[in-house]
Amino acid sequence: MAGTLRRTPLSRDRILRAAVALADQAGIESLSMRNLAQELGVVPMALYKHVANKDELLDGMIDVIVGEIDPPTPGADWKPAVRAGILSARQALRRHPWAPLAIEARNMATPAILAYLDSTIGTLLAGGFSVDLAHHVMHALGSRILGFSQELFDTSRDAGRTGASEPDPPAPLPPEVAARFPHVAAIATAASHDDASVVGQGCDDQFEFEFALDLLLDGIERLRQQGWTSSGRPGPGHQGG
Amino acid sequence: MAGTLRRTPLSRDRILRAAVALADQAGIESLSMRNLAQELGVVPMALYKHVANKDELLDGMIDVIVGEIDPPTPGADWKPAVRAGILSARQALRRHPWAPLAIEARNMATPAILAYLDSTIGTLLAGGFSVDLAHHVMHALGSRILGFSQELFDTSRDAGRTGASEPDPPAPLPPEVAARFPHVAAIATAASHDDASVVGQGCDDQFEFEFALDLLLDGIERLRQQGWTSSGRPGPGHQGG
DNA sequence: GAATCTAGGTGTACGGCGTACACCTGTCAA
DNA sequence: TTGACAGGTGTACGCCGTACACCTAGATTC
Repeated sequence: MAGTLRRTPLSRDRILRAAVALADQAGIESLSMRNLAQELGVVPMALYKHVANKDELLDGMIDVIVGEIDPPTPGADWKPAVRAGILSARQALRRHPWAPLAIEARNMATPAILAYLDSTIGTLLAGGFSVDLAHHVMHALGSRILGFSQELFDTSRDAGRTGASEPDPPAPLPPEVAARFPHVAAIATAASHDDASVVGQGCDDQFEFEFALDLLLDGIERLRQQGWTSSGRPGPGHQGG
Repeated sequence: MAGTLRRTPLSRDRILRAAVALADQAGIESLSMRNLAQELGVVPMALYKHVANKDELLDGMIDVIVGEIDPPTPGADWKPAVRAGILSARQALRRHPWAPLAIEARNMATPAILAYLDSTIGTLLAGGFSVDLAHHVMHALGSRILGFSQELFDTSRDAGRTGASEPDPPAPLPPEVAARFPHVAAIATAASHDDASVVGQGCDDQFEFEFALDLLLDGIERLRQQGWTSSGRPGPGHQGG
């Protein structure tokens, strides 16, 4: 029969790639097993021959993305190395706005994530960090180490929802809100006119990310130089007043 | 008719409280309009006379929790004031393990969140921060300002899943993982024996949270003292090598 | 070549979800 | 008495994830 054209057969890898693409362009909320199957020209249950269930699908998608990150090159100075790794992670994740939430929702140590963390820790240890300090540093960097700062109001989250990719205008905070929360208003309005390079947009995500990152890295470097130890440490102070 | 005992009537507030309680004890994933209605002895559609839809329900739940945070007391020294506010936020959120993800999933400026942010910003401005620096600081603190650090692996996320609240033992990282990721293993094992106060548990969440928080606050204080300005600033450096 | 195995795609069906919409009922104002 | 209206009800629709039985084509074995 001439009509039985066999499309390239399914495979776990093909499924994961299609899933990532679908989430990218249609939003994670419209990634269903059914939609994904249709995209692949296949019946929904066919997917289950390659992934155990939807959670495992999500884990796989995460690994695909994390695999795109190039880890810090060992041997170099720890600070620029870690910094570059984190910025690379950020760039990888920015292509997939749904990823941060997905990663957090399934707080799982997938192999790809572990590999990335391991190489980062390795860079720290090679840079003269004690195991203890390296541990705390990893916590301090938190999710930033994977390239997302988990802003409270993350505008990039909505991307891909509509398909169109206009960065949607500033939405300059309604006056009754400004009246009730004057300090918020002060910051919001200051940010929008101050900087020539950030016309229109509320603020420059990349700048804010690097600001916080460098704040941490600088503090960390200071602790390292001081030979930080957890007892009697001269590091971040616990004092109350 | 004696049989028509009228239970206390529904109200938006009663619904929100019941929803929070249900999410606390059964996990956010089993908070459905149907379950919630049953909990309240009412038919599912009854809820829609008080909340527009499930998203609005979630927003309301978030506001209930954020409302429990006591904001930094103005007038005091900015650093201990902000620190205390953030630790209070952390404590409030720790009672509701589902809250961080819910807050991030619906990146919305609810009134309660705005109020909290506003008072925090106010404290900064009163403490001598420029509007610009205050802005960057808020970004740098990120979600930490609401009391969660968004760890990559957040053990508290699972709480309430089973109903029992044993803190479930360390789960000491299977040997094949340890072999493949030696640096991760080094940190994981070091953390578990090193500190007498943290027996069994991998590491002390509270300590890590405060470590990162103080790292940031100390760096911020340094910038403030130097009279940080966005151009030609002596703050966190952008240098690559 | 025929029988058998098996990997992988199919079809049907179930229970759960959010919620639109029409409906009923008790309360209270006019 | 009437009528409006706030608020609880019942039914139904379309979506979801996925269990389970089935089919089918190619490989394996004799």
